[in-house]
Amino acid sequence: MKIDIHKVALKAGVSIATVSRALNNSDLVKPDTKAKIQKIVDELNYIPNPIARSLSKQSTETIGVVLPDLVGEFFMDFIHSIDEEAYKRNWHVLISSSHSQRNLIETLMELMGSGRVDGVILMAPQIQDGIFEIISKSKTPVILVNTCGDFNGTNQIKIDNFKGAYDIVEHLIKVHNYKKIGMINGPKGNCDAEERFAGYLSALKKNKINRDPSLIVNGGFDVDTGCIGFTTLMNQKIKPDAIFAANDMMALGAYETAKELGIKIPDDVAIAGFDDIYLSQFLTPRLTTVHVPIYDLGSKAVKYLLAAINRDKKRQRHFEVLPTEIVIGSSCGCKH
Amino acid sequence: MKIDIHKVALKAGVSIATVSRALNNSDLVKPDTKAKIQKIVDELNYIPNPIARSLSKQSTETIGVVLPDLVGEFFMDFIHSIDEEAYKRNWHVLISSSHSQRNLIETLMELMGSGRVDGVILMAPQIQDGIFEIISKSKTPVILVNTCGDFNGTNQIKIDNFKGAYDIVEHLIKVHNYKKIGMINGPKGNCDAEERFAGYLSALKKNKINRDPSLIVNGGFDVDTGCIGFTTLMNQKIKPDAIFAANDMMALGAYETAKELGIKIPDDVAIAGFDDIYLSQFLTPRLTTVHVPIYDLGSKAVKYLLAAINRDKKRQRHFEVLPTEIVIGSSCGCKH
DNA sequence: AGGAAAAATGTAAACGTTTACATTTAAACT
DNA sequence: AGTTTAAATGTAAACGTTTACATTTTTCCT
Repeated sequence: MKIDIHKVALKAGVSIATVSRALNNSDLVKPDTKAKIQKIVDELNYIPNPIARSLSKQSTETIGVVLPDLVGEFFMDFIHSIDEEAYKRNWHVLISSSHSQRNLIETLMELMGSGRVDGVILMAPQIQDGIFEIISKSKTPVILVNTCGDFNGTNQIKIDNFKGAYDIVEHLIKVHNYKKIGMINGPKGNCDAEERFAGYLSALKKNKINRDPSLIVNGGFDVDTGCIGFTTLMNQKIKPDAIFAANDMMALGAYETAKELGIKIPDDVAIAGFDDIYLSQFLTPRLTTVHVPIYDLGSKAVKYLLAAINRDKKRQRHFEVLPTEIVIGSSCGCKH
Repeated sequence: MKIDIHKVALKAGVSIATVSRALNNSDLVKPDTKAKIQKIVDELNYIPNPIARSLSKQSTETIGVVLPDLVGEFFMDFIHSIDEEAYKRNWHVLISSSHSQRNLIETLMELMGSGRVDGVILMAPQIQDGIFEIISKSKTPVILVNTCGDFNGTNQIKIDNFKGAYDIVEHLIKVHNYKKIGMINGPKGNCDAEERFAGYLSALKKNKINRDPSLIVNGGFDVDTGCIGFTTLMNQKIKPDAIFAANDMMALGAYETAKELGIKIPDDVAIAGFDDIYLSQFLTPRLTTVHVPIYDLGSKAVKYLLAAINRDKKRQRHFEVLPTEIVIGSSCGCKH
């Protein structure tokens, strides 16, 4: 038999209001009665129905997480950190990866309009036009993670793609004296990709190296396009002496292809990546890359989102860029 | 202004019951009115409140996923497949990784007792005493993923650890003629680990190789214990000619250590793993391992769970063991 | 046309809480 | 003791749906 608050009230000889108050730790209820009620609650093994509670309180204590269609350990860490942070506060996490671009908007709207969650963490490096409008119209607080640009008024948290790319390219230039630095770019329209590319260009400029269009190829952030990009670059008349891949997956593709073609890293060509995915430390030679504080990203996203949910009116906006840090391996030519 | 079913009803000139029925596609409502209502709904951008709906229908259309404290891409694929399968049916996914063993029970109970979800997928390779009791007492359907043993009456789905381990060890024996096959075991009490170990022993026995306790060391399914295990094994008077690591992470540890110690794989010692994690295909030499159909595991778990939720009474139990398959790399001594 | 049967709609009671407001009980004054 | 005030409890109305049951409207007979 399902037990509800009425049963508890009956057995405790009080009204349901008192039971409710006791369980919500209101100081309106006398310690004695509180104890008495608690005893009955334990006895009956009563758990208040969160759905009813949500309906009544108009809040679910749940945050929604919308992820892009990509998969990878990267996201697992992200989710894990979100979950952990939420758990500390007794909140719940509803996840939904969007299974396509079209779907992202739908997913988002459904989630925000519905009252199923009190706030949303939206990871969308490839933001679409409609999205910003949806967000700014909605009552539901949202925090944008790794989105390009500065959407006035919305909470955002992202990583410093520009600086990471700049630093690693400058490392290639200053420490190793490479002059012909190729780049395998990320997908068009992807914000992380664009910022990393900008960092690359800026480092070249600052160090008075002319940008050579033939040294820049497009990729899609996956292994395959890394292979293709690498092949393209190495088949040109002017071969690069170093290649910066916009993420580790593509760097991985470069490794694979290099192995096939008998090209030695870093002797024939140096390689650098971005993300510092778990795998990269196990490559031979260890990949030089840029570390991304993914764990921080998740836990801060939760903190800021909850803050936004609680503040409600006092709209104090959060905008933060988390620092990235280069990780020196041997793929750039450094020893050990 | 928040719009609810009453507003829609008012504007459409019908009662809320009719609106509700129209939206639930009941055939009790005349096509004309259905259309009229739909128009108003679109106009007002009305989204029925799922919380209220859940309360009324006593069902949330949400499944809970409880994961162990581990992280890794392995789980990301699992979650992704669950999410995808759920999404197809317009269901939602609430995840919570338990952050400790103690916590697993709490998490589970909270989730099951609360009505926040209609069913739970519990991934628990290291099942505790209390859990089975909780599950069998509860009304909420549960499907156990990768749990040891056969808990009578509960839905279970798992992978064929035994066969996978047996096959790969037999490969080492029959194809490569190794006689001294060491094993780096998984954590004590972990079901996957135990079954893999059993597969190892069985393969030895079947092929008339005596079990040598000095060739068996314990590990914890992580890289570090893989390193330690490998070192231990290779420092004995009788060195193994092949090592079966109970998962790829530990195999990875073995690779790392081998590199440090200048031991050549597979020439000095062959290595085999289990799981076929993404990373393993990029190791040099490519790791010989056992592929686990993680994607299937997730989507079938959802299917069976939903079936259980819908059937409700007609308790027809699901118990399935998904086949595993060995993946031949070069780490066992095979060419290419 | 008149009545029965079928189809469509409406009314109101769930679902299980929280909480504003009303009421009772206890404490603290004179 | 009799007021006034504060503390504790109770009553009932939300929260936004669904759905059993009651009622109205339409369709189909003869």
